[in-house]
Amino acid sequence: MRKSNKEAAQTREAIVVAAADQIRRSGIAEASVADVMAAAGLTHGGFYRHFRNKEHLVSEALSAAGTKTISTIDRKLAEGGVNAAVEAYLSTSHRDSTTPICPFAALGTDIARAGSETKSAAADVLEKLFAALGDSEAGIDSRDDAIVAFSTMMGAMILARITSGTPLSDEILALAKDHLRR
Amino acid sequence: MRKSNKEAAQTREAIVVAAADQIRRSGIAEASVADVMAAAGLTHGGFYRHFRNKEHLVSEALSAAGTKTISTIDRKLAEGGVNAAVEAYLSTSHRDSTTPICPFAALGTDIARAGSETKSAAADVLEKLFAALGDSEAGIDSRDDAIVAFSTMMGAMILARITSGTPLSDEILALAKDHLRR
DNA sequence: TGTACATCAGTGAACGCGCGTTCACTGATGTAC
DNA sequence: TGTACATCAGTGAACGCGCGTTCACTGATGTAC
Repeated sequence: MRKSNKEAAQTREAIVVAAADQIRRSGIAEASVADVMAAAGLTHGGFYRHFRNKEHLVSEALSAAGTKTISTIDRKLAEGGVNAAVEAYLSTSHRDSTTPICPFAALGTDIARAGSETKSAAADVLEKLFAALGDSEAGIDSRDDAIVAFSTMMGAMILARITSGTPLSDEILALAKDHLRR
Repeated sequence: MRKSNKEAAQTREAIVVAAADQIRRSGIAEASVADVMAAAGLTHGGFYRHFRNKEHLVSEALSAAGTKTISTIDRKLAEGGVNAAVEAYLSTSHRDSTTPICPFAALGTDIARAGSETKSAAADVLEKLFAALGDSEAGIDSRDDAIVAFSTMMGAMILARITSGTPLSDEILALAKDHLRR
């Protein structure tokens, strides 16, 4: 039963969103094609009507998640400047959440080992993220400072997630926040 | 053909070393028990004479890799202070290497999703690493500063590995080095 | 606008493969006397 | 110290399972006239 072009486009979008959720929750290797398709309300067989292979989907899901993260950062910067963006990123709710999380804090080392398509998509997102965070109007003074600040934020969030449930975890977040506060 | 207790202990040690290499190279999920055993010169069947299950091995391999990383940091601190340790950690050779790499830069987000045994081993290593790096004699002034500095170092290394092969990668390393230099 | 046919989104069974783990077996090592 | 027996390190086949991917099939949608 063929679907209309519009419906097919919506299906494709739903698969990307489901994949962005699953990989951030479980990791790239652990998120199976069948699981993602089921989460999108489909069976796995139709997957290859939309994507060449799993990596094709992963790279699109990463771009989608990254774009959402950037727009969240943009919004926080506009609302409350650098401090608000840092507070939100290094919050315990960001640490304890499974899904609408920064894809680099969720998947950083997975991406570093992934295929070139995935790494290339991640590099594009990072360039945009650094530009957004380094926007001198509401953000950090320069792109250079933004790169270092994001390294600290992402690094601290990964360490906080590793130590989650111990006092050290909260300590890491608090120290990184203090360090980045203006 | 039973082996002597001494030989068995050496075998166990060899499995841990092989696992530490494989997981840092390929990731936790991607390093199979059979691959690790083959790398140690054994067949996979004997694995369970030494370890309860794969996670038991992973947590030991992580401790071993972490301990080695800490002793490297200690050596660099003694030789050339904080700058030498930072230079070594954020070097392109550390980024481009596959094996004797910091396990947190190689596996950070894998560990954050791993089982409690693995996370607990990682937390122990982190506490020791912060103590070593924050040693006020040769190291960073305080444990608190060491925690933030290590977040930046590890974060920058992960981002440099994601963008490896692009100009951005070298840029990230250089900026983080500048930021941390005394 | 209506018709005839080609396209293709989605289904569900099937594929080959590698995974973690188990097990019967071996024979050298460890141990109790 | 020597002997008899229990232990167990390591082997290699086998297990059930889930993976990414392929494929024949369906029928509604798209398109050429």
